[in-house]
Amino acid sequence: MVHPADITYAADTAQRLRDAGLRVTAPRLAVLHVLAGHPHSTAETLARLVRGRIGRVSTQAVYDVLAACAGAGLVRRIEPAGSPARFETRTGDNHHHLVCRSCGRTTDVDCAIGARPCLTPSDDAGYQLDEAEVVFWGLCPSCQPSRTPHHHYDEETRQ
Amino acid sequence: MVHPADITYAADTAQRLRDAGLRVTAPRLAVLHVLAGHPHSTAETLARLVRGRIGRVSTQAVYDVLAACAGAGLVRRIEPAGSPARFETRTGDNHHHLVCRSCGRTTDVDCAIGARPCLTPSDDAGYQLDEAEVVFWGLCPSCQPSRTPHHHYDEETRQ
DNA sequence: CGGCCATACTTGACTTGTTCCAGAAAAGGT
DNA sequence: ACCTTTTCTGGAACAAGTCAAGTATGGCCG
Repeated sequence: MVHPADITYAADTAQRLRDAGLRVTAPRLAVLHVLAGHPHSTAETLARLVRGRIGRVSTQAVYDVLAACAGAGLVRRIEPAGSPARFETRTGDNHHHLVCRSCGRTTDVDCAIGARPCLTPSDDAGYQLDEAEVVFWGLCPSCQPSRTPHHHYDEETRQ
Repeated sequence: MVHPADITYAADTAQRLRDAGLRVTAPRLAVLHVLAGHPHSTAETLARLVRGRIGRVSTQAVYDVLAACAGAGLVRRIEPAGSPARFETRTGDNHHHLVCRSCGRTTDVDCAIGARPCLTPSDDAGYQLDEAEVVFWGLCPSCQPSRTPHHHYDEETRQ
């Protein structure tokens, strides 16, 4: 059941881990792999998916992997209010998120103004800023009352 | 120890509670009062401050009060990543926050562009949006390495 | 190729922040 | 004053995440 593309992907991922100064281990490869296919997943969901791939992995290991990769800039951690932390592999492009108040579905959206312009509030109050996090709250197509759903929504990946 | 201004404030607060269709109770008045003086406080901090004012109040009551007032639009709940929920009485003006990565200090900042313009992402993906939440992450003046602190920072109120 | 050591993973207990529940108390309309 | 509805109390429960101690593993070095 190993697709050739998976091998390429794995080699690529391994290299990115090494470049980041991290050891290449089965849990790390697996977490990064499933995360690429299921962005905005929670640690718990990732743990379950990873176990489906490589068998027994402790929840703690998943947290450790995510923390290590987040520290190295390989994954980004987002924490929308009212939801456990979610993770994604898309980093460094300062993109933002649409979050559904009703079902929690999370969708990427490119930065409205372009390249890191959001980094300029009206008054920085002396803060040394490094990131602007933007979350647009609302109702996703499937959760709007008087509208028929247009997109399929996967409860698992919340996409 | 009751200052005349407090009575005025209390009467005003009571009226705002009634206008919102909520009953006027001592815990509610007290929570709203201390919250006005300590924005960005956590539920736990508020509970302690409220007890200092009116004596024994259960933690649960504080959560209930905050939930009721948040539902009525009297308080706003913010939940920065890595921190317990924080509350503020400034609502309805779509302002944003500067949050210090090091100490968690939170500072209000007016919406950069004006009146609710942030509500327009580059692509809304079919979402029906009602709020844009913006958090600027960085280091507050006191936490910047090669700088002397300019503002006093109260760990309690995080202001 | 084989051993060594820093790093990563496992296990299990523990914290923290928050919610649920059932019953007692109190607010406010009639 | 009374009654209904809402709120408050206290305690238990819960989910997400952290901590700590011991075991296993990756990758370098001889």
